Amino acid sequence: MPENILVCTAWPYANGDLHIGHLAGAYLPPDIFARYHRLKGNNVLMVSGSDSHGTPITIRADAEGISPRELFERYHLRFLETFQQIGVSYDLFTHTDTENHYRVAQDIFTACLNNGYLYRKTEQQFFSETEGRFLPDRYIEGTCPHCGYDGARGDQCDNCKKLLEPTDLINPRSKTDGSTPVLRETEHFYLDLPKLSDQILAYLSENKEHWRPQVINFSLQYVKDGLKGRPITRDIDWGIPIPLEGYPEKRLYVWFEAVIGYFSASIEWARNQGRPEQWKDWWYDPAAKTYYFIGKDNIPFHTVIWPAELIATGRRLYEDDPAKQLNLPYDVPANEYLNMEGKKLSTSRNWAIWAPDLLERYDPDPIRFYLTVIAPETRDTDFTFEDFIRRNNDELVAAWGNLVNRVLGFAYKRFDGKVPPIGPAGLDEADRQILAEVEAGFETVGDLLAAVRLKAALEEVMRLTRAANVYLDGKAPWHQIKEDPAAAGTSIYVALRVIDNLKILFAPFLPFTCQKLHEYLGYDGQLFGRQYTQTFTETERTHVALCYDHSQAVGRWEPGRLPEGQPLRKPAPLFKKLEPELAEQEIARLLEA
RNA sequence: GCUGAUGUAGCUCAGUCGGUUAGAGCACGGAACUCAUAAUUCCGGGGUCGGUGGUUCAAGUCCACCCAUCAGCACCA
Repeated sequence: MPENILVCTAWPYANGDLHIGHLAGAYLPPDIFARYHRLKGNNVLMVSGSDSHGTPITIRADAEGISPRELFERYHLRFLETFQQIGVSYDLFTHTDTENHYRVAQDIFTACLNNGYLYRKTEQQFFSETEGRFLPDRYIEGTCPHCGYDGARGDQCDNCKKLLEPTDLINPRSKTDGSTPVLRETEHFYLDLPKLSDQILAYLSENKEHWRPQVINFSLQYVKDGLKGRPITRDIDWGIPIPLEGYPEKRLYVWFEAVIGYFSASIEWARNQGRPEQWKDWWYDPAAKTYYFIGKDNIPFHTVIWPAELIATGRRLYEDDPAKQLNLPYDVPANEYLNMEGKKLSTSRNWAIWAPDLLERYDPDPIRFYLTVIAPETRDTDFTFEDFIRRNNDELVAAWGNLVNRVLGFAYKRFDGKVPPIGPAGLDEADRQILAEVEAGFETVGDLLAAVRLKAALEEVMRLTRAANVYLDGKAPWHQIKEDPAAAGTSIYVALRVIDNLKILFAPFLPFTCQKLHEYLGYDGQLFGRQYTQTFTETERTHVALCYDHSQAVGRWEPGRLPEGQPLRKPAPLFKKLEPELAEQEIARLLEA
């Protein structure tokens, strides 16, 4: 029976382009995972969207003299472009500025309030009279009381690294206009995490054997250290209003509402499908599995705070059956960080490879291949252009691209452009063995993918690819064809069957070139569905979203039955070799940028 | 500073419950082959498993301490 698999990915903050760290850590892994499950015939729902709220967006919009909405929409559209180019196949990639998301976030707030998991607290906060708004800690500067450094931020001193309260600062001033802020009283809503602590601990303590050790250890420690209430409202005007009378100037704090996007986007997707209740297949079916792909900096928000919000909501919303409960995260396969040329990626220091830029110069599949090979699954890893080029040339092209090219080229030239028939002698031991070995890959590779061990899964496919090269060298059809053309035909038939199966095993990782191979082998149809953007109109606002239609996809996670005599299409190499000199050029580009 | 993770071959990384002589790919050396993008295949060299100490018949694996790197430490999300 098909499983219901919900694939959630971190909501990219829409104030800048995506870089390779985002792709390797949070966007490519879930896409590979989702594509596998779709091939497997499971019901996949993959959702996310742009995080459009928060102070950094308002600050940057102010600096550019445009509205926050204009700013985030610019980057939102660029995300859509990037995801289409590299093939991150969201069923729905929306954003948090939709009316739907507003409503769902407000309903969750209300449920938390009614269930007694919110409380109010008044405190003193710095207010900028010139800007007419409260200032977040990190937008206040002043002199550090510990070391005397003048550029200390309200949350931490960059010089002595001590953590600060903004009221600790000597001569505090606004970072944006240098004015002196004044203290003013303000009341905020807090999520009562201490009250939820036992329930969160219970959730984290059962059936977590499949979680990555760093994720579960960190989360348990986080809770055991003692949770404190967290404010979930802020005094800004950009964001989701509080659904209560008397708080017109307050908005839901981003961290509270952004994670709700997983839920609201599922609801939006169902409505877009014209089946408004279908989201319940993933959220209320206790057998459904929900996965959250994020970077390590985001762990507590997905393993502690999002479950806390769901529990505080009573684990039930838009559902009358009291027996039903909203699913808490089944797995949170958080990744570590990807460094570049030995140094941490940094937007402010412009030490990053931006996805739109990289995709201008390289094909998507080699990028997907390399970013999977070096994916930071268990530790920080390093992207270098030298390594990218070498792995492209010496692994992807040499082992897989060349295998495809030599087999297809030989078949096309020597067997009249058709899949040759099995000769009268039938299949021998070597033929049967390589076929069986590669067919077994559907289980071994599939198990690794299902366990989110994507690097190990790709490695296993590469191992099978090497085995196929060994088979081919053992048979040497270029010799056989001189003595016994029918035997050569058998070998080439077997080799074609093998690459036909490898095509599916590689497809979650390399969807674009596997589609090409599918066509060279003489098949019609698309292995995967179609990605497209669509504009949706609600009552007042419209938004553009990335969508995916799997209904016409023909790819199946099972051994193929390549018909003898099937006409092939004229083959061409799937991949290009890259000049080693490119590495120096790329580094020069980085340094001058 | 506190909490957690990571450290294994030249490079990138696997190593399950403690169990034979520590693995893979790439790179490197030699050979075979020529269908293929000089790709492929076979053979080979290469490691004090970050350090010190401990537990054990047995430690890459468990424990303690130390060193290095990374993350979190609650108003960035």
